[in-house]
Amino acid sequence: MPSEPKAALAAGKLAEYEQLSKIYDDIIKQPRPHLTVEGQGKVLLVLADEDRLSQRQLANRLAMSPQSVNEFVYKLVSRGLVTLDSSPRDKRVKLVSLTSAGRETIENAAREVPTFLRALSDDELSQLTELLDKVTKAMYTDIDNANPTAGVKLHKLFASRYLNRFKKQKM
Amino acid sequence: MPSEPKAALAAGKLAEYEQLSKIYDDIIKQPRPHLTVEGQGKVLLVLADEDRLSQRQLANRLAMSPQSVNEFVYKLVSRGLVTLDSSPRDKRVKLVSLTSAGRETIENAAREVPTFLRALSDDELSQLTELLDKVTKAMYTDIDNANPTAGVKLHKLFASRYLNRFKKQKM
DNA sequence: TCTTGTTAGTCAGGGTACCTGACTAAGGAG
DNA sequence: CTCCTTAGTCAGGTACCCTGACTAACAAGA
Repeated sequence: MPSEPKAALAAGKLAEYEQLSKIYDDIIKQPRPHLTVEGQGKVLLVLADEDRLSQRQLANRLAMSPQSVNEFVYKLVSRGLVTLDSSPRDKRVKLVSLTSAGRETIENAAREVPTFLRALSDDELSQLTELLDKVTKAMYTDIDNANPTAGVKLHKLFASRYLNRFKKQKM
Repeated sequence: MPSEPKAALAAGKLAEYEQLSKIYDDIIKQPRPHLTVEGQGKVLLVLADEDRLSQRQLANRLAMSPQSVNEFVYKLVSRGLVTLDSSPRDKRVKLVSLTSAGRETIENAAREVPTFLRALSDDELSQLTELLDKVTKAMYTDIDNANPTAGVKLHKLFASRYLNRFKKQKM
């Protein structure tokens, strides 16, 4: 395997990017209401894809414990971004739905493409997308092999989110 | 700007990668002692680059509050990965040094290149590195423009870390 | 030399993202 | 009408971060 150094360099850059993206939002996007891609933000993201889900369904789609989902849902309720109403069919389940404010929040967040991507040309953007696609695919198979139950649940989450936008813009 | 959809796709893939990498380590790397790239792990990373730093210097290099650094340092002390001894020159400062166990920990962590990168060929790895380099450079300039005081401190952190490894392997 | 201002570290307390364990209320199967 | 499962929830815990307030040490000026 002569590819070690190159892989190490790529790994370093990937780590650097991850690190930077954490502080980037805090420093740069002060004006715009940015949606974090974790916790409450993840819940909103799933709901944008499919509304009126039970907390259990959310937990499954997010590969997260139901207790955590519960916590995030109630925080979102208190922020007025989602509502809870019990299902008529099953009194145990409480359906989570986006409010118009919640829907607006995700729309705004999805609309904003990080400015630092302006450094790349169209060709480079396509290249990057393709490379990351290979990387994430490899990650999914690794995850699936290690733990078949946990994987794949959030697979379509981001892809579908951004693909939806793409389709909408084309029409 | 006709590049919007392509940028959006790339942004989506980037978000997907970030999301996955969070859960990837938890699921996959159970056997190996993985070093997280945050909190205590960040501190170790800086110390690997330059040992015997004051907590203040660590805070500066990590663009983090001194209180947080203090917390992580003491956690590392209790794990036996670093030691504290007061500077002879200035009784206020306590120098943080890696123990041999600490050094071993980072060496092991740095040695391991994520397996999902095996999905890429050497050429693709170089491409990815180059593209991410452009992206991170753009992020650094954004950060610098928005807040000249905070930026650039961790700039060399990851790069130097992995470049060092690269150089060592070449010799 | 004594005061004044700065600096390094630290304590207290707070916020968010998670987690496990234990419990209740409702549903379903026999 | 039991018995088991399921959806939600409460309690409590960990890690990563932050701000505010305080002490001890240092450094500079009167």
